[in-house]
Order: sequence, then C-alpha cells, then structure tokens
Amino acid sequence: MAVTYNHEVVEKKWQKLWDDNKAFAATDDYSKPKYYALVEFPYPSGQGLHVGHPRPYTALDIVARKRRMQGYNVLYPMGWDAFGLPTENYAIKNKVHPKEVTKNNVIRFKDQLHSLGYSFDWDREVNTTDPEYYKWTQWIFLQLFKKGLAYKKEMPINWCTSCKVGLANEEVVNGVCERCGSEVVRKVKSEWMLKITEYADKLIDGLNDVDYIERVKVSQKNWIGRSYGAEVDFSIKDKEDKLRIYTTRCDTLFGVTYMVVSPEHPIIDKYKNELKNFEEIDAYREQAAKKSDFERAELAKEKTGVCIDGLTAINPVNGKEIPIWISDYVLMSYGTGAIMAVPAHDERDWEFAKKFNLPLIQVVAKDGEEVDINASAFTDVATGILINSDFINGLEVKDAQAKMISFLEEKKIGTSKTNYKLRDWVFSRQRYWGEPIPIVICDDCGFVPVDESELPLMLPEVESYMPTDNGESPLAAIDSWVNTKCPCCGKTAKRETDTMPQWAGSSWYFLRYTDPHNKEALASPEALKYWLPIDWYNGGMEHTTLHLLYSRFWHKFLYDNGVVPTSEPYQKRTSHGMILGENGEKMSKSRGNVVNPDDIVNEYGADTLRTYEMFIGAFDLSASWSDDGVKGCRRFLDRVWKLQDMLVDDMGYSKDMEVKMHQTIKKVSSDFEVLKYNTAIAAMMALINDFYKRNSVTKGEFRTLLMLLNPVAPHITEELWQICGYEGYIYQNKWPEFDEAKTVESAVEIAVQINGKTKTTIMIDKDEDKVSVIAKAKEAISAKLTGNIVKEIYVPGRIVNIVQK
RNA sequence: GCCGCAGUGGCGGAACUGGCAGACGCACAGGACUUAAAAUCCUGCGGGACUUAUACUCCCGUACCGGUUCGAUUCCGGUCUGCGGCACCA
Repeated sequence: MAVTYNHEVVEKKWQKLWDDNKAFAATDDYSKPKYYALVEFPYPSGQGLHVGHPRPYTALDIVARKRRMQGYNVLYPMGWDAFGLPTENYAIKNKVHPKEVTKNNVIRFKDQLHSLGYSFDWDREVNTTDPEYYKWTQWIFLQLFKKGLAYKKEMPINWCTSCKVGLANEEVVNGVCERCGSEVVRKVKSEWMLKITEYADKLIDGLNDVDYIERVKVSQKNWIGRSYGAEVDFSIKDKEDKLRIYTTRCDTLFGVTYMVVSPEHPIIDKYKNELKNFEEIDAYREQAAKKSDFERAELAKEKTGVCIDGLTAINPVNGKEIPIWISDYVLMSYGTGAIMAVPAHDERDWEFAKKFNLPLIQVVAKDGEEVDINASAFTDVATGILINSDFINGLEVKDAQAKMISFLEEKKIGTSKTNYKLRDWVFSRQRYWGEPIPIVICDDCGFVPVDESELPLMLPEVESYMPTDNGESPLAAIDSWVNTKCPCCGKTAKRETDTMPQWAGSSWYFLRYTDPHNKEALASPEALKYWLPIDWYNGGMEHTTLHLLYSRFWHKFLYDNGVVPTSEPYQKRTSHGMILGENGEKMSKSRGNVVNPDDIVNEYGADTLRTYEMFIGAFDLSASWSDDGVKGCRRFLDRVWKLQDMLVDDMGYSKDMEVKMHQTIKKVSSDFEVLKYNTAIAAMMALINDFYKRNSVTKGEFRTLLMLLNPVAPHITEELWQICGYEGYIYQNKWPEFDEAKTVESAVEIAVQINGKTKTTIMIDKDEDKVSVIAKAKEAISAKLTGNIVKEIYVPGRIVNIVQK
C-alpha cells in the first residue's frame, strides 16, 4: 500500500527541482515555434496574495505547460506593477521609504506565487519601480513628446480633496475618487496630457484584427464612442455670429423646432447686454455651475432650462425662425456645446419639448407611415422614410443623410464630422512614488526634453512623501533636484516635478519581458520580432477599458515609430470572473469573508487550490468560494494518488477503456483551449471513477492520465510519474495524442421518440442504417404506434423520432 | 434610462451546430469496513401520480408569457429579476 499523500514534502521537492533545472525558462532559440502567454502583473499590496490572483495565473499556467509539452518555446513571465498610491500612503503613514515597502511586499508575493508552483520564467521578472525599467518608460514618454503627442495644458481637472492629486476622468467613479471615495472637485492646473484621441480611429479599427472576447471589444468601442455626423451653422437673426451645432441626424434638419446651448456656451456672455432675461439666464447658469457633472446627470431626470429672450436662430435649410434655449443637458465638453433640437425624433429633445410646450414636426415616418409622435419620439433609423423634408422626401435615413451632407457642403453651411467621447489622457500626478517626467522647463526654450543619454532620470530621495499643500509633488521641495541647466541653451532652468500615473509602467511591460536586461533598448528588435504579438493575454474585467486602451495606444504609437513590429500587442484577450466570499459577496476585511491562499496551501496543498479554482465554475463568471468544494478536490487528488496501488503492468490501454481514453484526451485537450477548465477536470474525475469501478488501471492508462492532469496539478503528477518509474519528467514529455476514429463507441445508445417525446432507448451498431425498423420493433414503441406515421427523423448517434397523427 | 452578461435540483455547475435536461463535484441518506468514530469504498439522490412497497408506467419540470419546429435550456417576440459597465454624447 502506498503511503498517504504528503503535499508539503512533495510540493517543496518539485518546486526546488524546477528551480534548480530552470525547467520553465524561455530560450532565445528563435528557430523554435514560440508561444507568449501573459497574465496581468499584480500590484504588490501589503495584504499579500488574494485567492482571486491564482485563478487567472493557474488558467494560463495550464496553457503554458501544455504548450511546452506540445513543443513550443513558451514565454510565461511575471513581474510587479509597483508604483502606486497605497504604497505611498503606507510610506507616509509609517515613515518608511516606498522603496522598502515595495521590496518587502514583492518578497512576500514572490514567495506565495512560488508556493503555488507556477511555471513562470523568473529570470525575466520586471519591476516598474526599478530605474533600469522606468528608464524606458521615460524614454517612451520622450518619444511621445517629440512627436507632439505629449503636451501641457491649463485645464480644469478632477481634484481629489483627500489624495490631493489630479485624477483622470476614468478614475472618477460616480463623482468620487476611485481609490478613497472622497469628494472630487474641479480645479484648474497645468497638466501633462497625452493625445490618445489622435489614435481613436486606429484603436477602434484595430479591433477587427484581434481575437478578443466580444464584450471586451464592445467596451473598448463604447469608451472611444465614435459617431459620424455633421456640423451645421445656424445663423442668428440680425447678428454676424453663427451658432455651430453637431448632429448625427442631419436628415432631420427640417424637423428642428428650437435649439439648445450649454450653460457655459460663450454666446451668452457675448450678447448678455441684449438679452431681455439675462438675470434669469445667469441664475440658471450659476445653479448649473454649482453642480458637479455627476449631480448634473443625476438630478436631470426632469429637464430644466430657460429660453433666451433676445436671440433667434434661423434654420439654414428652410429659413424658419426658431428659439434658442439654455439647458444643462447639453454639455460644453462634447460636440460644439450647442444642438439643434428635433423633438419628434430624439428622446431627450422630446422630453424637453413636452415639458416646455414646444412644437413637434414629424419628418421621419415608419416605413412611410406617420406615427403618433405625441406618444413618444420616433427614433428608429432602420425603418425610417423621410417626409415633410423638401428635397430629401421619400429617402431612407441613410440616403437622406448623404444627400443632406452634400447639400450642406455645397452651400457652405455645414460639413461632415466624426466625433469621439474619448478625451485626452491626463498624465500628470502630483505625487512622489511614480516615474519623474523627464522634462526641463526653461524660460527661454520652453519645455525641453532631458537628453536620452541621461535617462533614467532618477527619483531623488526626499524627507517627506506628502504632496505639498498647494498640490505640487514632494519633488518640488527639493531645490537641488529642481534647479538644473537647460539642455538646450545651458541657462538655469527647473525640472518638471510631476510624476507619471501608475498606468504608465503597465502600458508596455509585456515588451520588456521579451528582453528584460537589455541596456541599449527597451528590447532588441530580434526579441520583439520573435515574441510579438502576445498569443494569449488574460486579465480582469476591470481592466478591459483603461489598461487595455492605454497599452494599445502606446503600442500603436511605438509601431508607427518602428520600435515594435506589430500594430496590436495582444492577439487574444480573455477575462476571468471574480472569486466571491462564501456568502456570495465580494471578499473584504469588513465583511469578514476573506480566504487566505496560504491557509489552503498549508492545509490541502497547492495542487488542491489550483484544481479547486479551475473547477469552481465557468472561468469568465464570478464564483463563490466553498470550503467543502476545496475538500472535494483534495479527495479527487487522493483518489488519483491511490491509483498507484491498482496498477497493471501493461503500457497500452485495455480494450474496455480504449474509447474512454481517447475521448478524455480529446476533451481535456480542447477544453484547456477554450477556458473550460471545469469540464476538463470533470472528464478526468469521470475517468478515474471508471478505474475505481474495475479496480485496476494499466500503466499506459495511468501515464496518460498523469500527463493530462499535470498542467492543473503539477506536483502530485510528477511525484507519481517518478514513483511509477516512467521516463524522465512529465514536463519534458510530449502531450498525449488521440485517434479520432477511436473516440467513437461501436455500439451507441440512441433515444426513441414519438412525436418528440422520448419513450425508450435502444442500443445499435454505430453504422446501423435500419434504425427506425429496430426502433419500431421494440415493444415499448410498437404498442404506442396507434396512428398514421407521417414522418421519421433519424439523427445519427442521437435520436430517432417517429411522428404519428 | 441605455449597453453587456446571466437566471437550470438542497448547493456549485454540465448539455457539441436545435436532438435522451441535470455530466462532474458538494451536501444528504443507506450499506460495507471498524470495538467505535473519522477516513475510505459501494449504492441512491429534480418534483408529482399510480403502487402496501419496489419495479413498471404516466404527468410536470431549465425565471415568466407566447411563437417557430417532428423536436427548444438552446432560435424569435414580449415580461420579470440579479450582476457588471456607462451616465442626457446630440
């Protein structure tokens, strides 16, 4: 009898052996086929690893291990996204250098990951806070600057009152700071910006060439928010000025009954002396200005607004005079800050018109039939036909738009125009723990880039990590660092004291893994050419808009400048679901439902944790933790362990198991490719249940099982492999193959239905062609065939259905 | 409000392209082993009717209502609920 499985001893033994042999190092032999598998590198927080981390890491570890066994040169790297606010806040509170905090957290994380037996290539570990790394983050910034894609701009920014730091629009959640939940106010500051909007089209169009799960593509597209439309100039009666609007429905120009401008629109101040109700308008403006963007949206369930008394617009297509309103549902930050209102065919305009009793004109009819626009706005573009619209009458919406645009352009009153919701990326942070922005500010030369030979521009030592009260970075307090010479003219100048956001380091880390120790370049062209693109990138749903968009932007920029060989970084992107607490809620200290992976590893072993997290449910959906489920997976591994006592000395498959073996190899092999780890494990469980039923397993069968299970549970399988005396190590062996012909049983059970309801089953030969004859001969069927048989349907290997009347 | 995802036994979840709903696991129940318990092994396990009971047989059942089809968890139309994202983007 075999001794009980001791996971502590076995797992340590194999982890050491893998390390000593550098078993999973990617080689620089570029003649071999390559596979680059990537998971998002973690932020090494003070709490240590969370049970959520192993889910994606194990999933791609399975893929990586399988690919190695299939003969690929696999790159499966790991690193640390270590700049960031929590570390800095911890440093401020405890008066330790963030460098120290980071170092300790990294040691802890690495230990924990190590105990889980991942096949990471630790020789390629990167750390975004390492000067040898951020040298290249700064270098990329300089390239952006030199190409005019980094610029400084006075602008109202989102200012977190607690973190004392400017936030990107994307970091403001429901009007509060994403990190600390404090109020976000508007503050004008001079900020570094990156022109991501210049890449809006490329970022959308590039999605056609990659294999991302659909909802990731949708969220990228929605975030960029491209819309095709037209800008049209409306003249203002008796004035020189024109009011320019943006619309996506220029086909409805004949249905315009009023206009609306945003409260911040300059036209109001310009004509304020002529407005008869300026006081009323000004009061409305003040009220709107007090609201944050969030409140403005939240409170605007009911439309509000004021008619501007003193200005009248003229519809350029028919010369009609129409009123101009001011309302906060029109935003200055999108389009032109002014709209034409077509209440018959736009829901917001419709609501507004109903509230203020403004007229409706129907100009689009459903399939040519007028609809009741007093009940609701008619917005269906697909079935719309133009009416009451002069020269575009009778056209479909799309054709009407095309014709209208040529008309507008010909008369020089409008042009076609594409708009985006995407805004430029606010890149400055007034913080210590980030990459210094390598720019010198010279009174004579303006913004001057630091010479590339001086990179990395090191983060200097400071006494306090607190941002200054006026919101400047702690770097601003170090005169010796701030005061420098202009690289251009040599006169005294000052350094930029803002640092980069955490997104910077993670926007290109996957490039560094290909050649992590290169001192001449971010990576050699040969390494990049060989390894890119990343074959499979998995990460959290929470990163599918921002991190993905930012890193794709940088990558596309580097591609345009000949630094990288592919226009997209990631060939394939998948996302995993969250692991929730046992009560179905998000794990958190305050809810008291946090599970520590160390405890599971200690009690049941890494293989059990890995198996459990893969078995817990569909990979892309969230799943609740269950201690009992963990036990079940340990029981499965124990049953595998005990199979060594049932071994029969035969390197082949026994007759009765042959089909099952081939089926299982097929199922496990394909399930691992499509994120269906749970059913792959279920298939292996079913297989060993069969071994137990007959109380024996051949050495050949066991050998195959160990290889199939190895990517999921690498330690126990290697140990059993060695105990049973198979050749070498599993990780050096070839992935098992199956024979398609042998996956089919010679006798199959098929269901017999009458009128679509299953009545009985019959066993037939798989090539049987008189199936319905056999079925009808069976008593359970013949007794029930009382009517006229009108139809017989046979689906090979599945069902036969007899339809009677 | 809009967009996306989901809704299947006591629970986590399976089901290829429209073809026997509930694989696999958990929990539970019974049995074997044991002085005993744990562990382990074996068996059963959606609901209901008929039946002393079992077997057999029949009916219902994949959120709800309807449709297409010989046949629907799967496709179509509508409704409800939960989760995630966005917040009037003209």
